[in-house]
Amino acid sequence: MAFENKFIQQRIEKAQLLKDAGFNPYSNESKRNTTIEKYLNVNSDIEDKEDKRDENRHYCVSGRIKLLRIMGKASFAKIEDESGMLQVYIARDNLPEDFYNTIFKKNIEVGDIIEVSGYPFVTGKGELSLHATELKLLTKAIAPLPEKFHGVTDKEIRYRKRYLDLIMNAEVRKTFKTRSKVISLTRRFFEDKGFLEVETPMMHPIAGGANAKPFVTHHNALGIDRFLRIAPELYLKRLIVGGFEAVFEINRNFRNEGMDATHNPEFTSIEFYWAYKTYKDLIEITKEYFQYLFEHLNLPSLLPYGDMEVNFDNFVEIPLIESLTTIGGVPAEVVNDKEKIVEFLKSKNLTVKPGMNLGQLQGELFDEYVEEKLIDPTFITEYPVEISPLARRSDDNPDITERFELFIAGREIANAFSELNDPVDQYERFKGQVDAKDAGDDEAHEMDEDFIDALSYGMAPTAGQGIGIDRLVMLLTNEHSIRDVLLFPAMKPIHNEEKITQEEE
RNA sequence: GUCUUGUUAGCUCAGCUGGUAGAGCACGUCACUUUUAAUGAUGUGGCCGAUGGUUCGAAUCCAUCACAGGACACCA
Repeated sequence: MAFENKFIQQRIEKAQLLKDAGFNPYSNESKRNTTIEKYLNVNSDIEDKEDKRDENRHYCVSGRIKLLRIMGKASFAKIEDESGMLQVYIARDNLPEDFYNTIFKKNIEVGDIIEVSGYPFVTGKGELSLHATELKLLTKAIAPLPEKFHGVTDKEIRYRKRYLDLIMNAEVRKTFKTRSKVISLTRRFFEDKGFLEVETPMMHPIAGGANAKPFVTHHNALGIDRFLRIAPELYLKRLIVGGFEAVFEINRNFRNEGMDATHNPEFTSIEFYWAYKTYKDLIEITKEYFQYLFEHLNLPSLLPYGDMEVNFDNFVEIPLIESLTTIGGVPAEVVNDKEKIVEFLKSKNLTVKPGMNLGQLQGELFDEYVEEKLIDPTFITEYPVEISPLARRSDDNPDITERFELFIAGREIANAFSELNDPVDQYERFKGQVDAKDAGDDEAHEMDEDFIDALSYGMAPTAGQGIGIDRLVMLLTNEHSIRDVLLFPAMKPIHNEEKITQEEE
């Protein structure tokens, strides 16, 4: 039953008392004429005045009451709007007869949203405040706020009731503002470079463009299943075929896989595709992109992340095979020999799936021995062709691709390559994926004949890249769980025992 | 998916090897016209996550379930 909590009952009664006294507890007649931040800025000169006040100035601010100190015939309240926090001084004798005692003291409390008019002054303790001459309730909060000092720290409550988390924790609001800025800066960066923002389908007939298990939904009108997209790649490349030369999309992908500190079933990425460029150009634009972000977010190039320090003046570039020996410490005679890698991994008590090819085994070695050691931004290049089904082969060595992944603070941030535009090679690689799928790899690609068809018309030489926005934001805000950079992270529904019993009866 | 830790008042947390609940904040009442987590006095508030079991007796021990955190696996 809703509203059964005794505190809520008590506050509903207060709202009723206000109505009875002729005060609308949910008034929408707001006269606010400034924000708290502006108020504090504009009136910062008050403390230099002789009597530390200016009764000729008049402002009206609104906000939620976060703290309330009632001291007999006068009170202090801290109210907060999106821009900041302001102390308000409310004295009985400055308000209409009886309003202070019967309305304010009895029926207005922490959590309520009020509007206060008055003039600026500085208190004896030196805090610029607002001296109230008028006070009005805008919204009665019938649920009490969490404890004023500790706030709400329970992660389950914070994620399920993000609004409460946002009310109580200013640093959480800051993180999400930074997230918003990152997305907006990203958009501006690519637009300024002449990229065209596009939207491609979220529901795909074939889930392609990545190795992942898709969510399935059903389209009744057509009587067919649809897959929520796992990546926009194949559609964006169709647009390059169509003649757009630089496109990007910032949007959600969906993967039906496990959840943990770095994985949410829906996550945001930017993918961009750039005709007549190669992965080498992508390395350059990536460096430029980070520089742009750091400049506009005012971040230090020596960025702290947990107990690490990431040096963004030190971008490193190293081929994957080389990284296995120089960074991973894997013996040189092992890294290019399938049997020796299997032997090596087994000797380290690591499980090796049967039937893995050389490229996959090298990928295993990389994940096991190199990835977590890549703290400063590192472009790992020259990926084996077996684990890069959509990337162009190197002209010098058909076993490797013109690809890189960017790692920062031990985590993959971006994946990029010169795109495979040979339709026959792409067809063969899809077939290889289909064989892998038939052999039990349920994350292997499916054959996408329509995409082959598109490539058949000719896709200009193109380079494309994907950047995980959530992980990027984690890095830039020093957050260590993806849930802390998602406003509403995926949560299991709360099991309602009562409801279930009723349904069973 | 596996392992592990947790779940006690609206919130933050105590509660020892079993004897049916405590604090602070919040809330109610009273006092207080410059406070800073205001203060002082006083009071209300709980099916101890759910269901079973062991026991004379369970917040406490055991089992199952639910949800969450962390780690691992898979992946981005």
